[in-house]
This record gives sequence, C-alpha cells and structure tokens, in this order.
Amino acid sequence: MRIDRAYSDIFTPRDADILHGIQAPPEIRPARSRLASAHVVLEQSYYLSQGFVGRTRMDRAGRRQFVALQIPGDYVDLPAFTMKRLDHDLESITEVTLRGTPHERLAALRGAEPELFQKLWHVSLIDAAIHRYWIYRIGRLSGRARIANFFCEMYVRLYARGLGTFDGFALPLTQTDVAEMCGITPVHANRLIAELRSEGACDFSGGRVSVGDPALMFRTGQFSWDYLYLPAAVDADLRQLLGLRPLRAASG
Amino acid sequence: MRIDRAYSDIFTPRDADILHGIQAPPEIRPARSRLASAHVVLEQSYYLSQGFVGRTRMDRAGRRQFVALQIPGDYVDLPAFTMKRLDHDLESITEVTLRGTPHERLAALRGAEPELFQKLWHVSLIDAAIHRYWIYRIGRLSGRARIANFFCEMYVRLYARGLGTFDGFALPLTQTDVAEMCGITPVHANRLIAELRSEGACDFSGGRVSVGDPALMFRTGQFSWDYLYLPAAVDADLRQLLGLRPLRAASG
DNA sequence: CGCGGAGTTGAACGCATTCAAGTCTTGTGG
DNA sequence: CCACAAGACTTGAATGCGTTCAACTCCGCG
Repeated sequence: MRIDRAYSDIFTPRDADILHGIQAPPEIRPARSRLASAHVVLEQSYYLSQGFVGRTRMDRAGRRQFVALQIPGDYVDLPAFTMKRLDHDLESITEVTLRGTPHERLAALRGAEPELFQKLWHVSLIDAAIHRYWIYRIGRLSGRARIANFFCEMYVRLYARGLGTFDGFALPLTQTDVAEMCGITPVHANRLIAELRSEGACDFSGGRVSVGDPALMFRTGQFSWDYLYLPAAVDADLRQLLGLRPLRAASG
Repeated sequence: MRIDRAYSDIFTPRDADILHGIQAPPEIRPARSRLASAHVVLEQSYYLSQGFVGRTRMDRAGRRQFVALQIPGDYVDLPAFTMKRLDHDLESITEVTLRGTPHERLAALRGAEPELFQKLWHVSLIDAAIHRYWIYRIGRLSGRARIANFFCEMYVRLYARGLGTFDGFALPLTQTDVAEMCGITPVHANRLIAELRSEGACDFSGGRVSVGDPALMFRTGQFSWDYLYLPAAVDADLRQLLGLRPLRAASG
C-alpha cells in the first residue's frame, strides 16, 4: 500500500499539500540498496511513500546494527536538514518509492510556514522517542521479550498508518534483519521466533507477522506505546483490543 | 564548573543572550530527585547549567534503564516543547542548577528569531544522534567495550564543554548508574571496570574517570565521535591526541 | 561506634553465541 | 520440466559471557 498523506494527526490536509508541493517527483530504488552513507553531505531529505528503509551503523568487524526502521509515511533523514551529514547509513530493505525535498525548500518553510516547520521538528522528536525506546528494549529486555516487543512496535506503528489489522501486518524483513535490530544473533532470533510461534503469541514468516494473541504478544514483549504519541483514536482502538479501560481525559 | 554559555559552536553570543533572557531564575534541586515524570504535562523546558541529569525508563520489574545522560550545558527536555509530555523520567544525579524556559517563550522565538529556533531543533537532533549511538553501543558491543565506549563519549562531550582534560574528567556516577546506562548488571560492570583499570586504559573511582591511555581506551571501546557533531577545533584536538592525521576539509 | 550505601569478590547457573550441518524456498538456465 | 545455485530458515552441540545470589570490605557520616 502507498502512503502519500501520513501523520494525519499531525499534518492538516493543507500541510500535506504544501509538503507534497515542494517534493521532487518520486524515485524508485531497488531492494537492499544503499540510499545514503554516513558522513556524506546531503542536499535533500527523503519522504518514504512506499517500502521499508533501515538506518544502520556498522561496528569495526563489519557487523551491522539497525538503529531505526522507517515505514511508509516516514521522513527517513530529516536530521540531515540541519546536520548536513548523517552519522549512519540508509539502506532500502524492500523496493522503495522516495520523494526528495531539497533542504533549501525546507528552509524556506521556516519563514513562510512556521507552524508547519515546527511540526517537522515534532516529527523528528517522535523519531528520537523511538530511539530511546530501542535503547530500553535492547538494554533491559530478554531476547524473547525484545523480539515480541519489536513486533509490537511494528504492529502499532503500521496499524496507525492503516498498514495492518489486529490480525497481523506485512513486515518484509528477514530473521537476520530482526536480529540486527534487537541486538541478538540470527541463530538465536530464529529460536526465539519459534518460541513465540509455539506459544501462540505471533508467527513471523513469509515477510508477515500474524498475531494470534495480541494480549499475549504485548505481555511477552512488556510493550507500552506511550512513546509513539499516537492519535487518540488509535490509542482507543488499542485499549479496546487489549481490554483496557479507555482514558478519561483527551490525550495529547 | 558552571556552564552558562554552551553549544558555543552552534549558538552565537547573541543567541546565548536571547536564550538567557527568556530563562527563569536558576533553581537548585538536590541530588537523586525526580525532576519530571513520564506522561505529565510540562509547561517549561530546562537548561542544565550545573550538575548531571539522567533520563530513565523503568521496566515492569522496576529496573531502570538510562536512555540518556545530560551534562552541564544541555537542554534536558526540549522534546517536551512540542510533545507536552515526556515518555521517560528525569532524575537529578548530582545537585543540579536548572533554568526553566516556559514553552510559550520558546514558541515566541519561532516568529521572532527563526534561525535561533532552528538551532534548537538542531540541538535536539544531536540528542537523537546520541540516542542512536547508544543503540549501537548496547546492541553490538561486548560488556567491556560498552563501558569503555561510554567513558569515551563522556570524555569527549565533557572535553568539548571545557569540563575535562586529556587526563580525565569528573563523572559523578555510581557503578550502578554506569551499569544501567550500558545495559549490564552492576556486578558485571564492577568486574569490567576493574579490567579496564588493570589494563591501564582508564580508572573510574571517586566519581572521576582518570584516563591513563586514551588511545587504548578508544580502541577498547571501538569509539568514534562522528555522531557528536563537534566543533572543528575539538575534533582537531582529539585527532592530535590519538595520533590521527587532521582532516583536510573543514568539518561541519 | 554503628549504620548504610558503594564497591568487591566467589561460585553456580543459564541465556546467548558460535560453529557446523542440515532443510526449505526461490529464481534461473538448460 | 528439471537441475542447480543462492539465500533464508532450522536444528544440534559445545562454549562462554553475563547474571544471579551471596558474602564481605571499604568508606563516609551521624
């Protein structure tokens, strides 16, 4: 599925029109290709309208750690707007459709559309919140919980974009990718995924996560989605799914 | 030492005056106190002029994971400006001196000082880069490398603020704090710190890291500081210290 | 003097890694 | 349609890094 209007709770239709208007025509890149490299000066940032992109960092032995996973509707390298260079690599995981936005046009928004400009900052702050949660996930959770927790994050993020149902969602990664996101080895990831499968929490195969028991998956992963700053409607859906009582106050 | 003008490479003296002008009078808070809690609405953000502050997240068993460590001269919760609520807790580690800035005054900068406003975004993007590096550290490095790598980060960040020399720096943490930042147990952190000590790389005791052999510490930690976006002068100092040849081009 | 927190050390356990050998799947060319 | 290769997934067994539990030392402070 293609996403041309994302962050619907953050950006108004008018915002989306403006952003769309300063984007270059879509570019298609093949799966598993390097989109940008660390330390190279970038002139534009990309909006990801289709496909998945990984942000990775290599250790000295050449082993890869994913530091983020971008899904359709994400800006994949907004940091480059003020940083000019990235500190990590960008790699397409699937075939991707990108829409570039030259940094000079983003800069022009600063004066012309200050509120929209601030929303872009907001979007990058959500990215940072996700980073922090990844630190927590890798630092504190056991292997099995990490995998389940990661699937929970994808479940919620994709659902919020209309890219999944309560039954499951497409996640076009290999088990090795998952391992490199969770800070474990591929072999061990394989065994843990098999455990989740046999326990009935969820199944990951053929590039798809099928969620047999959402509540069990969330419990196993010790997941909470506060850090995703979801629209209230999505939050309410999730609470209902998991049998939690709705929040009294309107959420922010 | 007190830092009233930080980010000297990002903020001009005029910027610093403006920021200082919209700050409330300094507040002093005791060590080991809760400065802000997750999910509570905040009306202002804090500039940390003295002391250390940790950003933490608890797991379900009540065990703590640090997701960031703020040093003198940092803004500790700029995300709250557009988020309104934090997804983690803020805790003072030492006695701290804070200067609050009401969010309405930050918002006023958007129109009045758009360039300065963008620099605040930039600062939060550096925070995000540090988050990503923590993911890498915890996800890919062995215990010993994590500890050394963490000390390297503090070495460089504090040096860049004028809060350390090539011989060492004050780091008022307990071994348990270090463990909770690196995703290992306090007992194991103790053993690894002892190893680094006996190898001569660095010593951590009495709230101070003494660096016997910077090159060895950097090697053990597999550290690189690209993600800190340092001023060129600091980068040059570090390269000289480690016997690397200087960069040809001016860095960004 | 005694308390409490931080640091240190020992020993047993177990989760995760590593190396290795398989199977299954998919795409390609004969 | 089959043969084959390449990559993904699976499984077994040995190893080891890090955890856990426990006891003890050291130090600052009331």
